Amino acid sequence: MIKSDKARAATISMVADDAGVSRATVSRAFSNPELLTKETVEKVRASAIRLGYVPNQVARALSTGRSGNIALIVPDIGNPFFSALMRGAQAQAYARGYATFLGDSDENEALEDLLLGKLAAQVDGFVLASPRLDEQRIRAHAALKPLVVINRDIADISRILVDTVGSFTQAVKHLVELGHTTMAYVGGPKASWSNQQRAQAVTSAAHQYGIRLVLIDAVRPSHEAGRACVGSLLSTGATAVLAIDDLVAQGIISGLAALNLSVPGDISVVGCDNIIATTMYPSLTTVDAHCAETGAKAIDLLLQTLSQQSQSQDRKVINGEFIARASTGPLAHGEEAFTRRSKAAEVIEQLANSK
Amino acid sequence: MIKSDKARAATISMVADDAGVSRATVSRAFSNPELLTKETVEKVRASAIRLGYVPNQVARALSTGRSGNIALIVPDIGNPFFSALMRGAQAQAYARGYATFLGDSDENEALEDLLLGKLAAQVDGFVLASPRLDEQRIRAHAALKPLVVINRDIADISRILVDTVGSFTQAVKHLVELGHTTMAYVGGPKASWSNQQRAQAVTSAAHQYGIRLVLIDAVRPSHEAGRACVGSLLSTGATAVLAIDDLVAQGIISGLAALNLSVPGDISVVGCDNIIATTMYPSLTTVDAHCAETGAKAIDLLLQTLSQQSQSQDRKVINGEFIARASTGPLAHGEEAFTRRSKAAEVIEQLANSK
DNA sequence: AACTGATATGTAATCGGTTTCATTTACGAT
DNA sequence: ATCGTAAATGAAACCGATTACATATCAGTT
Repeated sequence: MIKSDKARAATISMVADDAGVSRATVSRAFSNPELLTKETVEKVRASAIRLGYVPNQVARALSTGRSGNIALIVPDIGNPFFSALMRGAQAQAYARGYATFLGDSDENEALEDLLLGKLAAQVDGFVLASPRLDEQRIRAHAALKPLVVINRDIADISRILVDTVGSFTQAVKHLVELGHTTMAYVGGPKASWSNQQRAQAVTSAAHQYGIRLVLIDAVRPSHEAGRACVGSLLSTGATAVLAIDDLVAQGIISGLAALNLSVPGDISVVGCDNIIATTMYPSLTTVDAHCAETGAKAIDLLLQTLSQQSQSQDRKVINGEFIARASTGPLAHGEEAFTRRSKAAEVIEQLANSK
Repeated sequence: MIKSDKARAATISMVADDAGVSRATVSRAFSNPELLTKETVEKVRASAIRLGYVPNQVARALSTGRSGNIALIVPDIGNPFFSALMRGAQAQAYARGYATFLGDSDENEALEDLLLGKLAAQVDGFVLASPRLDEQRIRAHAALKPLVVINRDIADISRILVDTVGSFTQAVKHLVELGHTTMAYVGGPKASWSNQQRAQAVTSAAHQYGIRLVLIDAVRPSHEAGRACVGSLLSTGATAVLAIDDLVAQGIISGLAALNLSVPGDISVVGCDNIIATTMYPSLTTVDAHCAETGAKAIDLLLQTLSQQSQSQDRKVINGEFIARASTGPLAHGEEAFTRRSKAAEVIEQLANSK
């Protein structure tokens, strides 16, 4: 057995010797203190502190079959929606005594599958955020380890869903009331449940209000993707756009700014998640997805599943919340605005022709 | 010992019995097959497959002291600098066969210490990003487990530093050339090495160019903190401000916008990290800190330390890169600008008095 | 035929905890 | 005084691997 030249960490035996008790007593002082007298617990704790003893999770895991770890798998750490979610989840897991493995699937289905497999042995359960993986594979993993899915509605699997149907419907209504009659929805990954849900909500709301709607795809939900789709967006003639998330919305706004178009004067923009919305200028009309809360709730749900022997499956819904801010408004009229728009249209056309 | 209702996994003993060999032989068939005859390995492998045996990582870790895991500890997952760094680190760790624990210390020194202690047994090493912990404690942890520090210059500890001295000096020069003679530096956490380094760079550059400099503290590097310090910032009379990072810079810009002040017309702003800089309007003059690369390099350094028995300590420096964009420029003159500024000054004064 | 060294495998200790079961002690009831 | 019972603690088995050491086998030397 090769041991490094590092000083060895204090073990339960060292504490037992120091405190003059058996290893069993030390163990109980930490995991079942109510079995011991206050004095003994105190004595053991004091020795532990003196020696810098921390119970070894690996040994504990081997002995109990519980690792005290959970894994959190997200499609993109860099996306602030997921950072916020991770933050909420990690904090909650820590508060409940669990450590968190982090997996970034990079929006990649196969990588997601691999991560799930690799980590399975070391964790008590998984939280799988906005999985791109197909249902069958998710079911297979869920059969081996408790697993909670975020933003994917799979029967028989514990899941937590941020419902944005109502909020997106409300957003469309808001835009209609501002006088918009042609809108666009800029979507994200096909496999994203949230995307499907939002696209559908917008579509049926558009139908309901009798307005024209165009669907556009941004593939990956990012600032760049949002920026990149401004051309096709403008060519639709839409005066208002709903984006799958705040990042895409921000990209769209910056793409518009580059064409010297103003928000909301020339075009209104709605985002989703409320994660960078207040830091933007103009502040973004969006849907609050309660990201951190969602992360924390997912952990709660997972730990609840863990503590019960029976594997109940649960379906929790968190409702999004529409928040109107400064990025939506009535179309600006007047000569100045008109000039601005025709200039932008010209540029777009040139770009389209040069391809 | 409570076992879940999930199927129990096959163990080494079951395989040994099935194959008619000892447990040691089974172990060797997986970790040192060259010690056995081809026939034995074949026989054991066949039994393993028949029983669905996979070596238990936890037991292996306890026995060998190697877990195949590393931990990444950051002060704030929500800060995009750290998300970017995590993304780089996690990807690199995965590529080298390691799984990653994530710890968020929430800018809290004690929590950082706890996380380090709690995870120590489960990981082969740590990457500690921008630690707020005091040197002595960091040394104590490093004595137990290989540890690489990011952005903290501690002798005898492997570290990777993003050097921004040159870039901040260059930034000051850039501002001087634009005609600014009074500047402010808005700093972050006291314990942050990057903050100290940047403050010092700016201070000495200011000296060198003979301009007036005021230091302001934002405590936590966040959009809100940046926004909150706009009042004290303006009362200094500075016409250019360098922020500890992009978030604070963004907060400052949005605080200025709220006072109807324009960037760079009324005040120039420089950030650091280049993480949200291109998504902002105006695009932010900043220092590229090569975040993802820094994360990946930290992992490389850690794994290199792990593979060598001798614990060499290394000090790697990544140079920041000054990038001038649209948030810096000469002071706008003319009546309009003058009115704007005096109005803002009035508001500030009112706020100060009402306190 | 005895010896040597290499090769293949088994035995058992070990990693650092948890937990079952046994033992000791104290105390109130009979 | 004796018994029963509960509370506090210890002894030792156990979790599932790895590995130092011991042993057995076999080919090649002398």
